[in-house]
Amino acid sequence: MTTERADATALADSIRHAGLRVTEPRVAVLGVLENESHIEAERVFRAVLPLVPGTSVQAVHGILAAFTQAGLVRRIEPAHSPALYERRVGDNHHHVVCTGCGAVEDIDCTVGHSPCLTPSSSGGFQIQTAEVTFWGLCPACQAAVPA
Amino acid sequence: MTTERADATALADSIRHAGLRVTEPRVAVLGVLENESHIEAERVFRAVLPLVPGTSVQAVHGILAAFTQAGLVRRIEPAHSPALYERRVGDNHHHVVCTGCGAVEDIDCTVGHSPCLTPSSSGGFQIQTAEVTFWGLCPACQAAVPA
DNA sequence: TCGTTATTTTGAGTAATTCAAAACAAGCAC
DNA sequence: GTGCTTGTTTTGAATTACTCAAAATAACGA
Repeated sequence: MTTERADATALADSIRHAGLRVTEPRVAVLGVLENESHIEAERVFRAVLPLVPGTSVQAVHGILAAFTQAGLVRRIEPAHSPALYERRVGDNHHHVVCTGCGAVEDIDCTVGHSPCLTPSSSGGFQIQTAEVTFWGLCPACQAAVPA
Repeated sequence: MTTERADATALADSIRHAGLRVTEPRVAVLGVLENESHIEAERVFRAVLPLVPGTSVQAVHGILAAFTQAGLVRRIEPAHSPALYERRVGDNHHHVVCTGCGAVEDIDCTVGHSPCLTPSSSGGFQIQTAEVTFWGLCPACQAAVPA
């Protein structure tokens, strides 16, 4: 089966097309991001290390920063949590964060057009984007803390 | 003029009514927060230090944490910035952050009811609150980077 | 005024990241 | 294929923004 090979090639292509050089750690990082919807740098590092021994945490931070800048991944920073990286990019989706366990899920916010993204008064700001974070309890935490 | 005195008394009352003991550093911190709409702990510390010599940064953090928990102030954590504290509390307002200089302004979000706060699919989460952060250019930065 | 308990100081430690210099390697030119 | 240039990564250190804990101190009800 050439599946793994093909995957690596596809990842490499994504990286190349973003205008970045293809390196082992970069392919590994992007691979990890494909498998985890929202993941922090530290966990990316721990997942990459066995795949590409010798990789440093700093490199992972650098790679994630490069990917973010190149638009390959998106970085979100929910309060009380280190930055999370996600592969889903290019659409304007939002997030729910569990106040119990910190779990994060994507939210396709607001049916139809986005009324919420037009503040009633922008205070003279020229608004570029809006970011919505919902806070609540995930199913598991709802079960754990009943009523 | 008893203005300053009266102010201090009012601040002390707010603190007491929140169920907290009134201390010099606490009154000073709350006073600083009354004058700055969005301010970070470090700047609170620098503003308080001359008013109450000997105050420690840790104390300021502790005070802000106590105030936040008591509902006297609200803590926000915009990406790429340390936590900011604001006195305006009890209403569900949102924020614009300048992508140029980091300036923050309040936004009274969404005219009428809040359609934006109802995600189309909540992924099973029991949603408690929604937080909207707008990103854009403040008037000053618009002028500095024309077109 | 006293005593209890909250608060602050003092001193140290941590998490998440950033910076910088040197070693290394991708990928284009030849 | 080989070499070169320039982008990446390693290595080692530093920084920012807090948090933790023990001892000293001070608020405020009794």
